[in-house]
Amino acid sequence: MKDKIKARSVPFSQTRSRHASETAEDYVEAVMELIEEKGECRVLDLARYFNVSHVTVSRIVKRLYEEELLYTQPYKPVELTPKGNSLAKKVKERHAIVLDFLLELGVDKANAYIDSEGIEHHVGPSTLNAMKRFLKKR
Amino acid sequence: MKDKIKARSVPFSQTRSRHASETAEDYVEAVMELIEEKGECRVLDLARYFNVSHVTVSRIVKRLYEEELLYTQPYKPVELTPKGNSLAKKVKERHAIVLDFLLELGVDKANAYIDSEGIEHHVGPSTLNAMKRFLKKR
DNA sequence: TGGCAAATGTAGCAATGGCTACGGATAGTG
DNA sequence: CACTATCCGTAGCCATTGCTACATTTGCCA
Repeated sequence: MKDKIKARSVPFSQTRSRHASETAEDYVEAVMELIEEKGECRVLDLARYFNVSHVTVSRIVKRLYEEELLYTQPYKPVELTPKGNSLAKKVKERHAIVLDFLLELGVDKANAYIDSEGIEHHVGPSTLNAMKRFLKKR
Repeated sequence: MKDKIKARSVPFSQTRSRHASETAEDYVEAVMELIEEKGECRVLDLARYFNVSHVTVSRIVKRLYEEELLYTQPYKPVELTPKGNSLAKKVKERHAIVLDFLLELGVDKANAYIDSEGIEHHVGPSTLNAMKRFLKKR
């Protein structure tokens, strides 16, 4: 007979598409921040932001354009569509909460910044609420 | 003049290699768990565990074999090398701490399980220590 | 032992995200 | 207006992680 393998409750939901979503979140968040900081967001701004080549950015921007998260035209700045704007707001909020949470937990600034970048994508609504409750109690 | 773009403190450290490391961590952890649960770990066990095809597992196992994390022979079970064993222990410990932490924070079991899977890879030593301190205070 | 079912492996395709090299567009400046 | 520097796009390469389809190996049972 063969033992059933404890299948994951849910996770490991196709690594590739999960990563693609994370990229989308990172990009809309970056676009929003860059526009706030300097008025517009160019491909090269994103390349410097993420420390990748402009080619990589260009391809990803094209994909997110097709997903209607970003709007852009050749040689023009990158902008957020309404859909992208709403996602960006959500992501920025979540990111800020995770960062505050780590700081309040006692993590030093440098590490809190770094870890919050990675962690934010994996914080579901339930965990996010728990973090909010924790922050309120202080 | 042109504004300097606030380059990320460090993160976004080449997404591809980062993802490859996460995969390695997930796999050695899974191999250790499967061996504990049923005595041996086959390719198909991993495929069921991660909900992917056996082909995907087979290729990744080959890569991790080359990285000396796993040991295997054609049509034989997958085992951990000493290097893989030590990584697996580290990952399992970290995973357990993150899970306990989320539960203690008030996240329900189902979501704590799911989120801990994603979060664990992004918890640096500093954040891990903060979580340990939090757990001790309870 | 023969044969079949299950487990693995291999071939080959797609999507994503890295890269370099090269060429075209834009914009600022003399 | 023309030039040049910067910005951006395209071509084409690699690695990783998905997949289906097909081939091979193993192991068990009649």
